[in-house]
Amino acid sequence: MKDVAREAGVSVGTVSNYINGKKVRPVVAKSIEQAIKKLNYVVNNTARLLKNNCSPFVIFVVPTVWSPYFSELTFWIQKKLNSLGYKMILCISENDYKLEKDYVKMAEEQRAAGIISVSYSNLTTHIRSDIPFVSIEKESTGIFPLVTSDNYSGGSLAAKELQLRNVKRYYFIGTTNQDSVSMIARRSGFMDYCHNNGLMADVLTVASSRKISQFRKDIDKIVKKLLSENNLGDIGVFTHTDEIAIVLLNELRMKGIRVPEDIQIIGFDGWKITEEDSLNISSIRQPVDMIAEYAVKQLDEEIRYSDNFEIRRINLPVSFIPGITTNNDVRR
Amino acid sequence: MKDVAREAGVSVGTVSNYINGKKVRPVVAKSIEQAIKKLNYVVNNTARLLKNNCSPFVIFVVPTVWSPYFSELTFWIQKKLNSLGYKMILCISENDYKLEKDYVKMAEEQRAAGIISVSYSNLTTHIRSDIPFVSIEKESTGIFPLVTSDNYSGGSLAAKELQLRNVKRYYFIGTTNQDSVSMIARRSGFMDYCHNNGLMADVLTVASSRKISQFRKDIDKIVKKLLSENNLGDIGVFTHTDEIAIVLLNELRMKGIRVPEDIQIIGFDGWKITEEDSLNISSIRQPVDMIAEYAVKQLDEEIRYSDNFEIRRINLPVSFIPGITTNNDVRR
DNA sequence: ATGAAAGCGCTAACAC
DNA sequence: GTGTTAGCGCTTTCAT
Repeated sequence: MKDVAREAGVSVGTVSNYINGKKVRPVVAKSIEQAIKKLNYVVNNTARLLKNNCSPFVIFVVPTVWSPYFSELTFWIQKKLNSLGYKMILCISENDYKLEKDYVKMAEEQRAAGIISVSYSNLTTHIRSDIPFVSIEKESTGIFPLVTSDNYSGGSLAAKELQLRNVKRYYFIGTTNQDSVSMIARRSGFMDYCHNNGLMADVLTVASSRKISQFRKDIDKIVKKLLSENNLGDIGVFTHTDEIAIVLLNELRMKGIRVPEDIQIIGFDGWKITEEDSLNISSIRQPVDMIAEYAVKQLDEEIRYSDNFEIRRINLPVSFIPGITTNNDVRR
Repeated sequence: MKDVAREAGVSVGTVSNYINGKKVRPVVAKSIEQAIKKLNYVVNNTARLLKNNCSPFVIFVVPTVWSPYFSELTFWIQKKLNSLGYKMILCISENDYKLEKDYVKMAEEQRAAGIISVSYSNLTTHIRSDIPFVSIEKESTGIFPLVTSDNYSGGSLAAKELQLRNVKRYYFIGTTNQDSVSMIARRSGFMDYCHNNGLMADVLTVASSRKISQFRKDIDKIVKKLLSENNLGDIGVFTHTDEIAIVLLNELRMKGIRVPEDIQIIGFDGWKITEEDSLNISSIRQPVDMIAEYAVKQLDEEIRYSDNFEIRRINLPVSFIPGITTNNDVRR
C-alpha cells in the first residue's frame, strides 16, 4: 500500500480512503487505480482485520458432510451466510469432541465472527460465552440460541400417516445411543401418538451406522423379528433416519418382502441426494433451507447486536413426503 | 498479551517465547500460565499472520457440495488438509464464474496458503500465478498442477464391461455442454473402444440436470428411442454421471422396462451417499480419496517449495463397481 | 533467558 | 480532500 501511495504520488491515507470508497478527487482516483494495477496490489485483509477487529468468517461445525442431510444443510448455510457477507469455514468434527474443541479454539484465535454448530457433544458448555454461537438440532445449555425442526411432531406425523394406511403393528427403529435428543423426541412423538390412539407400538434399536457390520446384523435380526411376529400387510415402521430406512428396505427386498405391500416404512430427513434428485422413500422431511436461514439470521443478530439480542428456541415444522415405501392411495 | 506480560511480571517478548514453545525458566512459565488463565487470554492469530505472512487456510472451490461425489470429495479434502495442519475454507461456486473469481480474490486478500479448485470455467487463466494452486478434474492452463481420474480409460472400461455382458447396442448419454473435458474423455474412451471392437455405438445428449424439466423430458425421449430401435436385452447404456443413470433407471422402471434384463446401465462416479451406503447402480468409480490425497499433497509441496516444485499431471485409475443395473453373472 | 523496540499493512483521528 | 501518525497484537532481532 505504501508502494501504491508512492507510485500514485499520494499518501497511504488517501489510498486507504480510495479503497474503502471514500471521496477522493477523480484525478487522484485514476492515478491510484493505475498504480494498483501496475503493482498488482491486493489489500491485505489480515492487516485490516487486525485493525478493525471484525472478521467475515463464520465457523460451521458439522459431524460430516458426506451424507445427504448434512451436505444439503452445508449448502444452505453457506448460501445464507454468503448472502449476508460472511465466509464459511467448514469444520468436520466426525463426532469427535476433541476435534470440536480444537475448532472452537481456532475460531477464537481467528477472532471469527461466530460459530454455527451441529454438535452431538456438550460443546456448548465449553464455549467462551463472548463468541456468537448458534446451535442446530442439539439442545444447548440455555445461554445460546437453538434452531431445530420439530422432531416430536414429526414422530406423531409418521404414526398418523401409517395409521391412515391401515397399519396395525407399529415399530420405531432408532439407534442404541440414548444421548440423541432428536431421536428421543422423534420416538416420543411416535409412541405417544400410538398410545393415545390405542395402537400397538414397539421400540427397536440398532447399532450406530458407523459400526456398519453390527448395524447390518441388527437390521437383519429386526427383519426376522418383524416377519415372525406379524402378518404381512399389517406392519408399519418409522425409522430415526432415512439411512436406517434404506438399509432396511434393501434387506427386505433381498428377502423377497414387498414394500409397501407387505411392510410400509417412513424415514426421517427427506434425503435429497442432489438439489434435483431425491431418494424416493417416504419420509418426514426437515425444512433444511429454513433451518439454515434461521440459524444464520439468528447468528447475524447476535453478531450485530451482541449487547442486546434475544436468545431464541426456534422449532421448525416438518412435513410428510410420500414415496415408494408407503401405500399412497389413501383418502383423508 | 501485554496484559498477560504485566500480570506475569515479564515482557511481551518472553510471553511470546513461552507461547511458541521456546525455552523460558520454569518459574516464569508457571506465572505466565497463571496469567493466561486468569485473563482468559487467547492468542490473536490475525496479528500472528500479519507478522509471519503465512496462513493455515486453504480455499477449496467446488461447484456444489450437495451431491454425493462432491460431498465425498469435500470430506476427503478436508481430512487430508487437516492432517497436514491446514484449515479449509469451503467456497461453493455454483458453477458461477463471477463467484469463483470473488473467491480467488478473497484468497489473495486473506493471503491464503493455497487454492484447490474443481472448476469448470477458465478460472486458472485469471489466477495471480504466485498463489499456490491445484486444479481437480478440469485441465488447467499448463502452469498449474492437475489431479484427475482417468476418464478415458473409464469410458473404455464401461464399454468392455457391457461387452462382457452380451450387449449388442451401445449408447453413451452425456449432456449437451461440450465444454466438459471429463465428459469428452469418457465419451471418447467409450466410443473408441466400441469402434475398435466393431460394436454399434451412438452418442445421445440430454440437457444439464440443472435444467431439471428439460433434462427429464430429454431422458423420456431417449427412452422412447431406445425401445423403438432395438430388441430388449441387446441394449447397454453408459452415462456421463451416476445422476443421469439414476433418472434413466427410474424412468425405465416406471415404464415397466426391466433393468438389467432388458437394458443394462453403467454410470460414472460410483456415488456413495454416505461413508457406509452406496447407491447400488453399476458404475465406474472414481478414487475420490486418492484424488483428494494427491491434490493436497501436491498443493503442500507447492506451498513449501514454492521456488522449486514439479508441476504434475496426475491421472488416477478408475474401477468398475458392479451393481443392480448390470447382469453380473459373467465369467471373464 | 529476558527485555526493548522495530515493524508487519492497515485504518481512523486529526490537522491542514 | 489529503497528509501525518498512532496503534491494532504479534514476532523477532539485538542487547544485555
